[in-house]
Amino acid sequence: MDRRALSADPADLARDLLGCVLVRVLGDGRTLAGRIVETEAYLGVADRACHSFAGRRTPRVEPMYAPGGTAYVYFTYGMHCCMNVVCGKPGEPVAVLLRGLEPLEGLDAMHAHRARAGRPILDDALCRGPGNLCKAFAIGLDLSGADMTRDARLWLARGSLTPAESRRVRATPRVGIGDAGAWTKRRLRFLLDGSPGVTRA
DNA sequence: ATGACGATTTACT
DNA sequence: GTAAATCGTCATA
Repeated sequence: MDRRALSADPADLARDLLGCVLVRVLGDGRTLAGRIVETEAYLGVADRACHSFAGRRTPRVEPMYAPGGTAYVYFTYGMHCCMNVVCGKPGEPVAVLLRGLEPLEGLDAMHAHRARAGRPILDDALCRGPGNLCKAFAIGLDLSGADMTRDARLWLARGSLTPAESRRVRATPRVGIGDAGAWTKRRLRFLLDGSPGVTRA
């Protein structure tokens, strides 16, 4: 997807990214791909749940101020990374968090990335959840700030929902944000109801 | 330098 | 349902 498409308003883009494909090319040339089925929009300086709330501009969030199509990856809970697609007008620190994918290509590598002692992981669960998605795709802090309209390691491909799927799109409040006042209730999470890649309660 | 806190996940009672 | 894991980041000093 190009700069123009990725410069849309976050709530619009969060909805429109459903059905699009996240593509990752590993260092060894292997390709991973997944279809986006769950997203959240973060609306910038006015949004209490957003990292750039009140104009906050630290080294971590700096990529949010970059042009649409920039990746913003952050580390949290001492063990997980989450990735966003920066969007909006130039300099506007808004973004869309990727929360769930349906694995399409490179399942072997995803399994290898997610592997841990104990139980096997179902294909459907490989990229379910923002932390799991990043783990499966080997997306770390090194990719924060990457320009996904140019970078050979990570980009977005256009995709669509079938008419039947479009009818299954839902909007709900965002997950995991603390008390963000009125922003807590805003329906800025978008998901394809029924998809195995969507997080459950 | 220090302390509190996560846009989470998993395991266990 | 509850709790633990685990550390980069940032505000405070």
